[in-house]
Amino acid sequence: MKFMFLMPAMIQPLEQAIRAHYESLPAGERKIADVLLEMGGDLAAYSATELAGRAGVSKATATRLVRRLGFSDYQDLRQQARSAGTGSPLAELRGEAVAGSLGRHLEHDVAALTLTLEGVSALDARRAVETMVRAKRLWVIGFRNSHALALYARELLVQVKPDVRLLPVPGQTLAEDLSSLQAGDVMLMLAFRRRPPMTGKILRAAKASGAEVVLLADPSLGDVAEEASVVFRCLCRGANLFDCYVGPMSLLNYLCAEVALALGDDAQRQLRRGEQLHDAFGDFGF
Amino acid sequence: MKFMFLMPAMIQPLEQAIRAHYESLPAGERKIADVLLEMGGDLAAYSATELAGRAGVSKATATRLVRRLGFSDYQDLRQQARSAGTGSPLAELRGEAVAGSLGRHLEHDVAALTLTLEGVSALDARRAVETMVRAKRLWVIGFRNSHALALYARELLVQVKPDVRLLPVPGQTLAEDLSSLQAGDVMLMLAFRRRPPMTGKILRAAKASGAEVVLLADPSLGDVAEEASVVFRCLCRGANLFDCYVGPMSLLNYLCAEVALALGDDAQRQLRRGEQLHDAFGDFGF
DNA sequence: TGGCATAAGAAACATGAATTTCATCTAGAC
DNA sequence: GTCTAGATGAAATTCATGTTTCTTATGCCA
Repeated sequence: MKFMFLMPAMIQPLEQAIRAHYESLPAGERKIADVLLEMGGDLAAYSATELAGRAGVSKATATRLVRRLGFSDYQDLRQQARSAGTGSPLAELRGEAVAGSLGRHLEHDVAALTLTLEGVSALDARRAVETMVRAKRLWVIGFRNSHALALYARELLVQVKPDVRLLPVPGQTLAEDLSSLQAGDVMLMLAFRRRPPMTGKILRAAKASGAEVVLLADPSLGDVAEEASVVFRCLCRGANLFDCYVGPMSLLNYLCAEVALALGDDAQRQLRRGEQLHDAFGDFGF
Repeated sequence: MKFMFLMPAMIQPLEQAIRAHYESLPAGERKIADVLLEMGGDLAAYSATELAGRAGVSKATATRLVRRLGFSDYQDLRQQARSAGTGSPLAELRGEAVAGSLGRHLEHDVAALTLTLEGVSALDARRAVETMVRAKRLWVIGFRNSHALALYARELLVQVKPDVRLLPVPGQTLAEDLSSLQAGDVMLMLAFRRRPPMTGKILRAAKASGAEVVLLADPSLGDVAEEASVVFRCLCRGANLFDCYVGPMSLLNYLCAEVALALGDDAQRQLRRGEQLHDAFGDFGF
C-alpha cells in the first residue's frame, strides 16, 4: 500500500477506526467516511457540517458516524486529529524531488494549469456561471478529446441541474438534437484543437437559434469564437506527444461548482434527489 | 523542482499581512498575532475563541485583529489558511496570486496535481507503461466520472496502439466483454470514489482471467486494490462540491505518452495510419 | 487641566454548528 | 401479512462561536 506509507502517521488511529468499521457502515455513514479518508490530516480544519454537506448526507448522519467510530462527539474527533498534528509532517517527509521525465511533466502541467486559470477573468467566470444558471436546458458538446471533457462537465452539472444533455449522441447525427435548440437554452461547448470542421457551423447555428454559448477552446480557434457569449482560452500544448487538459478540466470543475453554489437550494434539492435514487439503486457498494 | 521545500511558505499571505502590520499593532492584538505566527499551518484547526484564549486576550480583540489584517471575518481568514495549506508555489515564485475563489481553486488544484504526481514512483510508472506496452489488447474501464477519464485515456492510447477498447459499452452489460478477457490482455481501470459495487468484482475477474490490471484509484479503495499489478493512488478531494481530477488526468497523459515512446516505430506507424484516414475523411477543417 | 483618540474587556447579541428528537422508510424475520 | 430493528433526514433544541455594542481606562496634546 504505497500511498498509505506517505500519509502522516497522525491520522492512523482515525483511519484504522474507519477501516475497521467500513464494511459494516450504512450507506450514508460510509459517504462521510469516504470524505474523512480523503481529507486526511486536514479534517480538523473543517466543521462536521461541511463534511456532511460534502458527503451529501445530513449532519445527523455525521454525528452518528462519529459516535460509531468511538468518539464522544465531533469535537473529540477533531481534538484527536489536532493533537496528533503538530507542524506539517507531510511537507517534511517530502524532502525529495521528482526527477526525470515525470518531474518535467509535472512542471509543465502545473504551469499549464496556472497560466490557464490565471488567464481567466473573474468577470468572464461570473458571466459564464450566470449564463448556465439561467439556462432552461443545458447542452454540453465536444468531440474527440473535448468529448471526454464534455462528458465530465455534463456529469457534474446533471447532479445539480435538471436538464443537461450531452452531444453528440453516439451513432446519431447532430441536426435532430440541434433543431430543438432555442432561446433560453445554453450550449457549453468544448472545442479544443483538431476539431471536426462542423464545429464552427454548430456554433453559428446555436447563436442563430437564440441560445447562448459558453465556449472553452484553445487559442487556435479563430474568429468564430466571437459567436459565443463567453470564451475561455485554455493552454493545451502538452510536454509530450499528447495535449494537456488539466487547465480546462480544472476550469470546468470550478465553473460547475460555482453554478451549484449559485443555484443554492435548487442544487441541494437536485443532489438529494439523485442521492436518494443512488441509494435506492444500490449504486455505491464500496 | 523543490515544491515541497517551499511548503513551509504556505501561509505566506497571512504571515505577510501580519508582518506588514506588526509594528503598529496594539499590545493585545500583537499577542494574538504571535499566536497566529506560532500556529503556522495548523491555525485553521482552531477557533478564534481558542486562539484568543491562548494569547490571553478577549475574543473581541481577536476579531479586531482579523479586521485589521484585511479579512472580512475569522471565517474568511480560516478559509484562506485552509486553501493556503495547499498553496501555489508557482504563484508565489512569481510574486502574484489570483484573487478570490478562483485563486483558491487554482491553489488547491495545483497542490492536488503536485501531490498526486509526486506520490508516483518512477518504478511504478515504468511497470505500468511496460505492462500496457506488452498488452495484446488494452481494456480501459471506468464508471461515472472515472468514465470520462477512461474515455480520455482510450482516446490517447488508440492513437498509438491497435486494439484499445472502452468499457462499459453504452447500454450493454459487462459480462460479454469481460468473458473474452485473457492472459496477455491488460485492463486499465479508473476507479475513483462513488464507484458501483461491481468494481471490485471486475477487478477480481480480470485477475482471475490472467489479465493484468493497471489501476488508478483514490485512497478510499481498500484491499481489493491488491488484485492489480500496479496501483496509483490519486488525491481527488476538491476545493468545492465536486471532486478534482487534474491529478489523474495529468498522470494518464504522462503514462500514455510514455507508452507511445516505448512503442517507438510501432506507435509512429499507427499514428501515421490514423492521420492518413483523418485526411481521407476530412476530419479536421479548422 | 480638559478633550480626544485609541485600546481593551465584559456583556449582549446574532449566527452557525452539533446534538437530539421525531417521523418515516426499508429490509428482514416470522 | 405484521412486527421489529435500523437507517435517515428534517426539525427542534442546545450550545458554542464570533461579532457588535457599551463602558472604562490610558495616553497624548493643546
